Amino acid sequence: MELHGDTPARSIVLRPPGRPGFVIAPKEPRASLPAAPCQTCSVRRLCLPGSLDDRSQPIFDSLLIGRRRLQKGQKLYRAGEPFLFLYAVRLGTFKAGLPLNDGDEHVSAFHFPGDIMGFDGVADGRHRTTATALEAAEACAIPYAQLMEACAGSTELRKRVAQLMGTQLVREYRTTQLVARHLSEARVAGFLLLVSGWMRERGYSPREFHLRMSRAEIGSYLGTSLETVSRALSLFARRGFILVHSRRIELVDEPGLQAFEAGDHGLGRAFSAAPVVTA
Amino acid sequence: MELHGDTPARSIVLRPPGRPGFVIAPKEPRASLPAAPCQTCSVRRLCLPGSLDDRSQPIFDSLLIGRRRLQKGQKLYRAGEPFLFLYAVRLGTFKAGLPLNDGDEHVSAFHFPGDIMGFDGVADGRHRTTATALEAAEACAIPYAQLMEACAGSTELRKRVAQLMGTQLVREYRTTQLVARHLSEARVAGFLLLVSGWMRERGYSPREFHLRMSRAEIGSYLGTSLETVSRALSLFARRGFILVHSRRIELVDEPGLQAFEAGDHGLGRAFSAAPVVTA
DNA sequence: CGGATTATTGACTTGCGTCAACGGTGGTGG
DNA sequence: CCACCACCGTTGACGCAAGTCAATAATCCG
Repeated sequence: MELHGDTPARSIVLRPPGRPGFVIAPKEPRASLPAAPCQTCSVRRLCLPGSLDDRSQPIFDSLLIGRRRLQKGQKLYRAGEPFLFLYAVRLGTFKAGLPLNDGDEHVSAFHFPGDIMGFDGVADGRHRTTATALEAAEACAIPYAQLMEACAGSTELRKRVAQLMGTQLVREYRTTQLVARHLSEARVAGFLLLVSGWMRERGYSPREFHLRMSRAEIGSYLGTSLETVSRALSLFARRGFILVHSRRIELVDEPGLQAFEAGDHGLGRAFSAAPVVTA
Repeated sequence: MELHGDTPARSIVLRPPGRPGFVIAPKEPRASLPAAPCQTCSVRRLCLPGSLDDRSQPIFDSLLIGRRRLQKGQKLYRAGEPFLFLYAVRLGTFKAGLPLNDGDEHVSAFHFPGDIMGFDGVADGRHRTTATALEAAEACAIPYAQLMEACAGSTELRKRVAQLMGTQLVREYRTTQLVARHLSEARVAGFLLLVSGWMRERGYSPREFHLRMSRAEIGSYLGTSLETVSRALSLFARRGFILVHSRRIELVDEPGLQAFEAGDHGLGRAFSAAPVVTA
């Protein structure tokens, strides 16, 4: 499950092994930022600034203390570390993993540009998940304490922060609902539709996209084995609902997938055009 | 799945069918409250007031606009309704259900005294879940807009609200992790331990408790059938890990359950005292 | 181009969902 | 207060879905 760890540490690490160039937690600042860093950001709409007005935006700008650039496999923070920063994903994809007793991790969420990561630390001041980059990525660090301070002065900002946490919570509800589905095909179909929606929200094609995560990570997220994920994808492809080229996915018949998600096996639906053999 | 609905409505209801005595959403006030209603509340610690100081508590007190008393099966709010209030559970148990396409619902959370319900509406101003009382219950209504206003003036309050949302989020992560476990016995064992923890937090006995929810509701929550839940409970009882009398549960061998949660089938563990026959 | 990682597919086995019947519990009304 | 009834929980039988093990194939690295 641990793929490209930048350190061999597996279990909960309260303080990451000291590697001077790569200190992770307490003092975050790295590359300094332009005066109004969000202005030119392509995912501004989705990110924390969202619809902040001209009064609130500068308040927020002053909080951004740096960006972090990560290679595939590097970690933004680890479960157990003190929670000091929220991170706005600027580029790339992340997974959030909840540690399991046996040293493995359960992938509990994926994060895309515009997402805010780190809310899992708000509860008690320690991160509960480990955030790992699935590809080259970039994230903006937002010091949480200062953000909360700034919330005193801006109704807009206050609303926005609450809204983002609420969104995370609802997303998680939906995830659980997906994982709770009985048939694994329904889970995989739902996952594809979920990813498609995330792509749409970000202005990418919802029909054709590149999965940044491995089958094993999808399986962990969905509560199935990686083989089952693979089989489900093959099945959908055979039925003509999708095209699969390794991690590149094209949705050909979205309603067909929706039928699968509903547990209909894609059979007997008016909109499922494929020949359909139960085999 | 719908057990004791107070109205026959099943799918998303934007405005509950008009029943003068039972209007649910927009104007909530009911029984008027004493001047400092939280002061004598037995679950104050866990609830929103938590550790609010003498300056912030009155601010919060002034927000509480009423309590609602519910019978078993009645609903606090429904998915799709406008989100105007958070609710603090004062008494009783609730389930939060996410509607499924087919009219059924997926139980996404259980709520106990001290819990704040309704955060699912923060994202976009509409409730995403339906909150149903599992027994006679009582909840305090907190107008969300006013709460957010009040947050401008109190750092304490701001922190507390964020903390509570964060706690909900982490809880949901844990739920998903539980549901994602492969073996259903691990899920049921984990559920019992979860409930035990909730009981402990509230000062009830963590060893002996009464499940307020049906096997079907547990099954929905865990993503298994009600029969499987029942079978798992019977198995644990046969192994001597628990005593089951319908909904009354006694944990006899907690480590044994933990082994099950870890997927060890309770076998070969030093602390599992039972005879253990694989049958 | 070569080695390592990741994905696919098959065969086997088991977990568990479904259907069905029975038994217990709790609530209601006579 | 007891009897009835509806609901809920338990248990068994059966068949399918999917987890596991294993071998091959494709892809991504350097």
